Order: sequence, then C-alpha cells, then structure tokens
Amino acid sequence: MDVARSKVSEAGTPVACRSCQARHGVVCGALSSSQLRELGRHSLRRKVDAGSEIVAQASESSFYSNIMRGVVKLCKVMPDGRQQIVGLQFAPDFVGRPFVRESTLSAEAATDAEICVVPRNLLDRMISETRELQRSLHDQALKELDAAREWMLTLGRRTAEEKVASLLHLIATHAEPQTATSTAFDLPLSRADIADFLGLTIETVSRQLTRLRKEGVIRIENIRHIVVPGMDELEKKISA
Amino acid sequence: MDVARSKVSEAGTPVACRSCQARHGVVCGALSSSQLRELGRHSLRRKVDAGSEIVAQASESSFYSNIMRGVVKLCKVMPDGRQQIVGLQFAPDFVGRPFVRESTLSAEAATDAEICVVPRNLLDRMISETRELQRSLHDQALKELDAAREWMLTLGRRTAEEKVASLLHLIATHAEPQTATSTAFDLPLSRADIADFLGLTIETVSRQLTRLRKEGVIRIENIRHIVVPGMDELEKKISA
DNA sequence: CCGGACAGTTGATCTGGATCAAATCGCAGG
DNA sequence: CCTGCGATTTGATCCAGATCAACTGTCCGG
Repeated sequence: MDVARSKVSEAGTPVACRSCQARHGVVCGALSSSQLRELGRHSLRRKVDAGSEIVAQASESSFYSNIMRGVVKLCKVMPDGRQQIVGLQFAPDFVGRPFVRESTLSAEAATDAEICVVPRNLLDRMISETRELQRSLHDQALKELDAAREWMLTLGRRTAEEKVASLLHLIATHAEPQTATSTAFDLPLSRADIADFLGLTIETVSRQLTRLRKEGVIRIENIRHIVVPGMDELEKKISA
Repeated sequence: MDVARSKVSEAGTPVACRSCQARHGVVCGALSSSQLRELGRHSLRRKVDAGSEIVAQASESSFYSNIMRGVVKLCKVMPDGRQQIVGLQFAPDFVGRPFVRESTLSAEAATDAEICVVPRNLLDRMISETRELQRSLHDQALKELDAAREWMLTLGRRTAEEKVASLLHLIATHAEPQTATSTAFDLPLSRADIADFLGLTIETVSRQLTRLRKEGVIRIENIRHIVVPGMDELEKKISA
C-alpha cells in the first residue's frame, strides 16, 4: 500500500517486524534493529473479524495495536445508545494512547482486518527511550487531530448530500490504487456505520447515495462497491 | 489560575519566562533554566484585542504563541462563508503546529487576551533538543484530540438544547474559581461564535439559552454573564 | 427450493431547527 | 439626552432530515 511505504521510508530504515513479516510504519519505522527484534519476540499478528472490538470504551487495555490490513472505526456511544464514529484508521496506523490506560472510545474492526498486537509496557518503554518513535506517534496524533477537526466542519456545517460526498471522498482518498480518471473502491462501512460517522440516519444516507447515483456522480456496482467516474464531480459536491 | 499552576508543577520546575514574568506551562515547564533565559530574550509578551487574528487560515506563520490570559478560538471557514469553530484554547495552552508552517485553520482571540510570542525556529530547535518539551506538546496534542472527538459527538448526535448545555459546561469547567455549589462565569463567545461552535444558528442558540433560563438551569445576569446554580442540573441536560 | 433474518431502499408524514422578519437591548458618539 | 448601529431576542413560517412504515433484495440453513 502506498501510504505504508511512504510513511516508512520517511521515518527511517524500513525493516520488517519479526512477528509481522511486515514493516508497519508508525511503530517499526522509528526503531533500531535490536528494538525491532525485541518487539518481534513479544508482539503478535492477529486476524480480527469485522465487528469485533479491539479496544473497549472506558476499559483498560494492556495492549497497543498496529493496523496491518483493513479499516478500524473509533466510536463513542452515549448512555442512551446514540453513537458517533469519531475516526477511521487505515493501515499502517497505530491504535492506542501511549501512557494512558483508560480509553474514552472504543476501536472496532470495520472490515476484516489484521493487526499487530504489542504489549503496552514494552512499547511505553521504547517510547521513552527513542525520540524517533515519540516523534512518529506525535505526528500521527497531529494527523488525527487535523482529520478530526476537518470532520467537525463536516458534522457541523455541511448538508446531508455534502456529508455523504465527503465520506466517499475520504474513503476514495485512502483506498487502493486507482486509475487517473476514475476511482473504484469497496465501502468499508455499512449504511449504519456511515450514518453514525456523518451524524445522519441510515435512511438519509441511502437516499443521498441514490441521489448521487442519479446525478451521475457515482455508480453503485453493488451494495459495498462504488465507482467514481470523475473525482472532480465528487469534489464539487463537497464545496470545499 | 488553576490550570496553569497544576500544569507547570506537573511538568517540572516552575520557573518564570523572562519576557512574560510568568510560568507558561506547556512550553516553559519543560525547559532548563538556560533555555528559559534564551527563550525569554527572544520571546515577546503581547496584548491582543478580541477578534484579532493570531494565525490566519492557509497562511504561513513564523511564530508560535502561548496563551497567558484570555480565550482563543480555532476556526475553519468554507469558501462560501460557512464557519465552524473547531476548538477553544485557554491559558496556558500552546498555539501552533510544530515543524509545520501551513495551517489549515485560523486562531483568533475570542476575548481580549495576552499571548507570549515565540520565534518558530528557536522553539523548533528546542523541541528537537529537549525530550520533555516534545512530550509536553505531544500531551497537549492528545488532549486536544480528545476534546475534538468529544465535540464531534456533540456536533453529530446531540440536540440543540444538549449542545448549548454542553458549551456552558465546557466553559464552566475551564472558568475561574467557583464555589462548591454554584458557578458563575463570563461567556468568552458571542452568540454568533457559540452558533459556529455548535453547528447551529444564532436564533436557535438564543432560544435554547432562554429555554434553559426558564427551566431554572441557568441565570443570565447579563448578555455575557451566566450563573449556574447547580452544576448537576446542567450536566443532566447533556445526557452523558 | 423455501423461509426467515438482516441490510438496504423507498414512500409518507412529522418536526426540530433554519430562515425570514420584526422588535428590543445596549452602548458609543454627538 | 438623543441617535444610530450592531448584537440579541422573539415571533411566524418553512423545509431538510428524522421518524414511521412497507417493501425488496440477498444470503444462509434446512
């Protein structure tokens, strides 16, 4: 994947993590080879099914994860059941909050995914030891902060149609290789998830999707597969 | 101020910055005394009026700021003029994005304020040199990220009344000393700002404020001054 | 091949907040 | 004290999106 590669090479030596046979950028890119060996011995690659929780809201977790494949959604739920997805994470993002055990949100696999699970205290120690790693995690936090604020604009000020277009654009942007003119991708989210991400209801999401289809901005090949013939048409719908 | 004091003592030696005759926590708390001297020589304490811009959206800035007094709002505007406030910052928060010159949002004084202005390249150097400072900024970024996500829930899933109550609660929480039972504070934001922060219109904000007043949850002493007789009543309105 | 359970779509109606339109307030300047 | 102007409140109406209610796949187990 594109993102992964650039992230790693930007961070330093692209060495594979033992347990993952992979270079997961945010964590591994910043580590020395001896640290990588140690990490490899103690970390674990794990497949998770869509829908399963990686971190539970308001619980303590003694593990961090690094996403190797798939999409993870970050959710907040209110006591009465209202729910808001506050972020999507893609490979090779890091999941977890260094030095803080309690989480105020839950992380759940949106699609089938593979993650690399790392013991919390081991990685915490490495963070305090290696400036590069701290810097790397700091960078991801700032990236997430930008994304969150961008999404606040979407939630607070955009119309339903603009919201749905924004979501499609976000996914398209993070999706796999695309031709220059048209883009095709699988939606990693159900209609219900999309609604929870956009602050809408599933009915409205559905209606706006068919609206965009009728306007020719997208084609809906099947329930989960979308084709965007012209990305600029889609961007026009976002008006930003 | 409470926040300032706790922040500084938590971060280390509470030494005053020369130019500020103050300990501004996020930056200074993490520096050695020789670094503080250097910072003091090159930084500048400045008063800014309500409404004036500290950082302009989509522009380059060669300064960072540290808020000494007052409230700063972070705004995003769309080409068509729709606006969303994506965060409020209080003393002693740090304003600016290390190592990144372009900003995707503007920072504007919401009230009259005092800030300590620091040259970008000097502080960037200190960040790369001192782990404590990086850690401190990393912590602030994570705190802002949590706040942003909490607010996404408010924007996406709460009703107008809940939104207004959430805002009052946020301000009350960051406001000056309060008695155990009741809390009083000045609103740092105009009705228009509140609307832009909550994703509502000024009319709706006004109506919900008078609603909360009629319900006895708040008293509106004058346009900018609010009294909350019982904080638990207010919290009940947020339903979270 | 059938039934039942979800996930998604579509239609009809309702409503919370937006929009449009006056008041009113508050205050700075003359 | 009067005048004007921007900020706020209040009222009347409208409408985007929610809610309620069928209906249509689609997939899976028998």
